[in-house]
Amino acid sequence: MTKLRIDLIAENLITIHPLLYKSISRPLRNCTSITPAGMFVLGNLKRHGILSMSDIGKYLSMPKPHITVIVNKLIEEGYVERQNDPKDRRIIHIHITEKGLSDFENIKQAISENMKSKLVMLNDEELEQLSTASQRVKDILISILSKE
Amino acid sequence: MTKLRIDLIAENLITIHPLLYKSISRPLRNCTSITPAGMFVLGNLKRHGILSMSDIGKYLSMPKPHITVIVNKLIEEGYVERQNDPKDRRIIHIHITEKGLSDFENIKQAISENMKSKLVMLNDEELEQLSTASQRVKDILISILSKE
DNA sequence: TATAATAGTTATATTTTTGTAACCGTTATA
DNA sequence: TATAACGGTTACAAAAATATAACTATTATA
Repeated sequence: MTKLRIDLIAENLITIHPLLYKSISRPLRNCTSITPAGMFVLGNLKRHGILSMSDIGKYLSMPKPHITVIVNKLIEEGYVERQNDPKDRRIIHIHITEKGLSDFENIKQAISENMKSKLVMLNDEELEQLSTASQRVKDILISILSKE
Repeated sequence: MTKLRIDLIAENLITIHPLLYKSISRPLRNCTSITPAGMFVLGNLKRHGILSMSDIGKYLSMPKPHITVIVNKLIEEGYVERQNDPKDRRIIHIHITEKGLSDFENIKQAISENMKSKLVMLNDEELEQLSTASQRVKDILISILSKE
């Protein structure tokens, strides 16, 4: 019973994934130079605040050398900054800049606009349902697979 | 009011997207040689049946040359096959093979197993909620942004 | 029938993503 | 204090995704 439910959840998420990829990651290229991976980093910085390089690697499940590349590019463009930890000088804290925050919001807004053209097909009840259901999926997914 | 609701939906989906990427696309590499894009193609073939190259391009929002590359690789590995259209010989229909279907199911099962280790943290009520909510998100997203 | 439009492929180049090994500096520990 | 462990970077290689132009074959249309 529980197994069936878990399979259904996996099935649903596997179906949702390419639809989001198509309507979020893909349109990104047309409105910003930030790569999808860069957006993921900014999103985590916004949600969690300052993060070390290793933390970012855990949140994204990516090896550290890749994180260095992504963060370097974000720094080049002024979206994040490095901060040394005075207590443990091995650790480097990454924090999002004002520009990073505002550009991130603008890009989300652009994606939202893009999505609006599809969402207008829905009536008020469906909109309400999608709003509630996506909120629930988001909250639960964050709670179980956010870190590591 | 409606605008606020649409913004909330976009915000939720943008947050969900990297979580799915991390728990679906990334673990794929460890259990199969099929690329994420290949999985997207197989998923659409399973849902919609036989599709032309152009149809696949629309469902994935990818340019046709890229589709050729993806499909060629799927053919090499025996997951899909080409079929000529006798009525319009420009059109090539792609259909999924038995092997494609069964491997696709196995991979979904593997992802489901992988996810199970996270989902066990949820109690029955949360599991029920996630199941219902993800179903609703899936159905509505398919209805509005499946094609083109 | 000449021309335009469609479906798909080939070729090419660039960017992004992925992965691994080796390395440096710092901190912890035996 | 010598050694191991940790946090991060550099360097390198390879696969995947992206984009565009040019091309073939076929069908539609004027």
